[in-house]
Amino acid sequence: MKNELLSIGEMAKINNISVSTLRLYDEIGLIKPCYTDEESRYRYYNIRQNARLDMIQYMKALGMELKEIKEVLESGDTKLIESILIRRKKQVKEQMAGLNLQLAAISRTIESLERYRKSPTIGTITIEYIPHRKIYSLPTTLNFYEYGIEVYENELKKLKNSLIKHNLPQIYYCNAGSTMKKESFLEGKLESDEIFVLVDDDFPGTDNVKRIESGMYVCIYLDNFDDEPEYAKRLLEYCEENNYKVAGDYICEVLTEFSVFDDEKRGMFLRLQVPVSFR
Amino acid sequence: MKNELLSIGEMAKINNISVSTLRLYDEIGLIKPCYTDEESRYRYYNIRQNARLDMIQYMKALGMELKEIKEVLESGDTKLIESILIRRKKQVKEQMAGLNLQLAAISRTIESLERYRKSPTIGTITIEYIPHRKIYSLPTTLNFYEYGIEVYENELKKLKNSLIKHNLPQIYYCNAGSTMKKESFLEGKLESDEIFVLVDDDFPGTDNVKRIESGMYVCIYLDNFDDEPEYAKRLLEYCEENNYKVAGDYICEVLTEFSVFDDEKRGMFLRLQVPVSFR
DNA sequence: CCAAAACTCTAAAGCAGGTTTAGAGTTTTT
DNA sequence: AAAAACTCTAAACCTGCTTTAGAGTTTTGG
Repeated sequence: MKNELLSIGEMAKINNISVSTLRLYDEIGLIKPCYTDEESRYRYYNIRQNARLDMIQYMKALGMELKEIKEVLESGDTKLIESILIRRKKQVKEQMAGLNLQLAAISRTIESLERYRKSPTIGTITIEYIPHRKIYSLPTTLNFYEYGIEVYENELKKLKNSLIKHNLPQIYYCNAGSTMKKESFLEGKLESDEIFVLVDDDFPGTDNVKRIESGMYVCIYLDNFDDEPEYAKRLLEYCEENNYKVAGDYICEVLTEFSVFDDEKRGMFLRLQVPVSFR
Repeated sequence: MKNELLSIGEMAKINNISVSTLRLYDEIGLIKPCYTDEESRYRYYNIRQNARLDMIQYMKALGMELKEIKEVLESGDTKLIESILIRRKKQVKEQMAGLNLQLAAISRTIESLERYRKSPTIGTITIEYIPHRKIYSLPTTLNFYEYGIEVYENELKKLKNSLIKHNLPQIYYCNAGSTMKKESFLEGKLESDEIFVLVDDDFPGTDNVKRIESGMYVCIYLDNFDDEPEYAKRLLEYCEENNYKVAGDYICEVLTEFSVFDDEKRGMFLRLQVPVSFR
């Protein structure tokens, strides 16, 4: 262990860093070799420089930017490190919160795709128990059944922008749906009432968040937005034929959406549903 | 709400995206305007294209890369989305684990800096209770007290590489320290025994992980690695003068390290300590 | 001592996922 | 018709590196 100089390769190896990274750090002035041969331009390091490199790597591991690290090393101000770290701490926490949401969304999406694969044939009518749900909703300003897809898209945009404006995670913008008043449904009129997205149970409560109660629902499955009127009619007929008493508002729920096949149409898998009561 | 075309600016606004991003997406073929004026090269979008853009933004929110999104949109294969999402899920979990470690390390560092500011003057001797600690340690192969800082740096590197080789988070590489056998200390000889880093209580247990018991320690503070021999001697003298019985191995602990002022020397704040027993 | 192998040099380009800018042309508004 | 607002392309910039090309330097082995 002599007091000898280390070539850039040796320095890189003992510090688990790449040669090019060391060259980069030299260039930006983070850590300069203690000696550079003027002729060959070869860089030579001293083993004592490890201290500084360790510090750099540690700060990097804390998530600091190279620029910040440089600043800290140049100023030698521990207050500065502290303020950067406090900021960084907040950042990391936010990032973790975001990742948690992302994870949940990924899981939901995977489930949704699985559900799609196992889904009943189009037109199937079922009677199922649906657990309670929480939705973020907005009343529709125009009846999109009357005006067509452009208006529907417009209402969707409003919903999305409302989420964004309230600083709510946009990641919920998926699994949208719409509701229609029980009365409209029973009269066979199609009048949109609200448009919504499903949110987690622990979604922060605001004015627009409400709960849809659990219960038995009569449902019909379809895969095309355009078919909704026809299938809603069938759903109503089925309820009437079987004497099911409609107990609440009608819901059109998007179970899976994959606008992947077509450039312009929403490829969907939908479940129309009405809660029913058994006397 | 006519069936009219949207300029790129309008499209951007209603989708909370920037104009340049839309141009980028056009360029890489993610979403192309439904009509481009051949003369002016102006891009025009249809509101129905929102469906695709929503899908893109949703996939992006799930953390998918643009390349992956493009692939999925082009293949129209839901299986592909699923496999990407499953991979991504694992990735996110790893990322969160990393962020958790990072957060802990940031907090430790902030504490350490705070401690530095409140630290007693150099040479102060204290008798304090120190809670139990967990360390990842390696026996030293050479007595660095004898050979000097180059050997110390070398032992440190070995410790670091051992952490890396065992695939353990490098972020612990901070707050290093060394131990010396009680016997060496009592004889006034400086013989390094082990070199270590402090780890969390829930650090995965391996061969190199051990626990240092809690207890009363006699401590002396200093700020320079070179002064250790002298201060260790003072510590020993103090114990003898006051009839404290040394009850275990000597520890040299780095409380704060900030190699920020000097290019080559480790700027440190150290606490030398020996456990003592009161008959 | 010389050739080959191993290493190092600089400069520039590439990655992701955009953003920014410059300079020119086009629509829309007044 | 002029002014304001918008849009176009092409290229540069951002971070934190990595990769490549092509040339030069040290070390190793025989």
